[in-house]
Amino acid sequence: MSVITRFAPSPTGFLHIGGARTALFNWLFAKHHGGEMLLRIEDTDRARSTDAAVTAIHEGLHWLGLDWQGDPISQFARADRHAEVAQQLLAAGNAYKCYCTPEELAAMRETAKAEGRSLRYDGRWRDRDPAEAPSDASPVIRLKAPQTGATVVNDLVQGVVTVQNSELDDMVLLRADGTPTYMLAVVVDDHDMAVSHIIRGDDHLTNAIRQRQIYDLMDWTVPLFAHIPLIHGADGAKMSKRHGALGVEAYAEMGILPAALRNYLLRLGWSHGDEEIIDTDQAIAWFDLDGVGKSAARFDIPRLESLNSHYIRAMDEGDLCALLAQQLVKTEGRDLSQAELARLPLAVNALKERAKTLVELADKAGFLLDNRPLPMEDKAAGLLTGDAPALLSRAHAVLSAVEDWNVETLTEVIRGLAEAEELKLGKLAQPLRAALTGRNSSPGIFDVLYFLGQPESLDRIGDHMA
RNA sequence: GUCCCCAUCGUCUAGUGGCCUAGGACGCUGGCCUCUCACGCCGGAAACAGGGGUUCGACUCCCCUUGGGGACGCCA
Repeated sequence: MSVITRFAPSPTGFLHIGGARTALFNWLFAKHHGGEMLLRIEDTDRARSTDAAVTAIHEGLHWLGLDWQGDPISQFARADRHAEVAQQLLAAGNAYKCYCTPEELAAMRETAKAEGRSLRYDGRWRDRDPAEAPSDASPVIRLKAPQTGATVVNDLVQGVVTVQNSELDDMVLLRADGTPTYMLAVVVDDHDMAVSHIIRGDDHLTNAIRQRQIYDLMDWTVPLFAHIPLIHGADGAKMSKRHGALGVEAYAEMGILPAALRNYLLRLGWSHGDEEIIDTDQAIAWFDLDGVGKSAARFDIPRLESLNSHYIRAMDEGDLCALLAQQLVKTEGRDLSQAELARLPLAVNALKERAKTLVELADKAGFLLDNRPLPMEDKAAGLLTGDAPALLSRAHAVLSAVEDWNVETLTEVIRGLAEAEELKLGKLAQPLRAALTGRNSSPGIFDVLYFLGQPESLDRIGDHMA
């Protein structure tokens, strides 16, 4: 059997982190089995669906590096087909018309709640004579679900889940206005799209039971279900758009790399022994449903950042430079000069050891920009007091004499000066660092001199000489 | 409230009856390295929710309790 999975978000907002993981699992599973992932937009709720959200979902998936087969399918566009299936069910006696008003239904729930029963429809139109139908109201169509026995789903993650049919009511298939409900639409679409594996959040687990009833009554092959545990927020509650979930673009904004987010999301709820760093090719090779855990996971930013710093360090130098330049342009709000751009490749390797995110990387690269007089952090200013200015004058003198501006020479010269002054290197390096970067921490001081070049270095030192 | 699902360090997890005096990772923390900050290296604290069974033997199987989550819409 060929593997076909689908990612089916509703376009009511950005691609949030939970959806991103669901998409990733679907994508990985399909790739692993040589199958394909389809994209279906569940836009049957016309009031809440927006084109902007559809675009955001596409962009989110692209950013994450996930693709899908063919054109995205609009669920709304298939409404006629859904209605057709409902009519088929009706004709076969497996569905019926229900004329209950919303008020009636609400009252039903109230009494059910008061009596401590589950909140379901009592099936009052199930066997009622159609002749009793009010002429002025249009009915909804409900599934004539089995009332005895039990419905079972053998979930690939959660195992066998059984619910007594007496616990389930006759769900609405077609609304009074003739549009399909989600329950009907998913089943029809998944069937028509030949989806073999439905991988989704386990908030759908109980839905799967009800959906199975439709498959059975239509005599359709039931796809395999895999309900993956939800991602919870730091407080342990379900993450949703209304509750703490951020869109993937928020992580892009924080300077998270797609590769890092993929790795992080993968390890949230899935494992392969003690493996932690798993790149995408490896993930495709290893991913399967038996590695998926059953319990919910909490979202943990420090962990994501740790992975991110790994991927930043592992990244191709040129690519990282491009990202750094891009980030700097964003934070500075201006284009970079040729001189500034030229310093980036020199410094990027030293900088990336110190950054957990692209934002941090750009921040730590700030001293490479031409912005004299340098903004001075308090701690750096403290390093420029006392005899520091005098020391900087002597450093300026020896550095002016340097003819071959490279790390090796600079090391010799600066160490030589420290020795001549009978100072520990730190006593000289710290004032230099402050003058050169405006900060009390930076890459190695010989590197910093080298990155900046002779003229700029001398100018910066000059700004703080006695 | 009813139904369904879940339960190992703070967090993500390994563990599928003896290999567990429970392993790894993030975070926290002591130290080394050192021109600062990182990186790196060495070390530390930190968990099987509780109670019953089953078994020669339970983190692993069963039951109950507790805790957490989810679903109960003419939303998806």
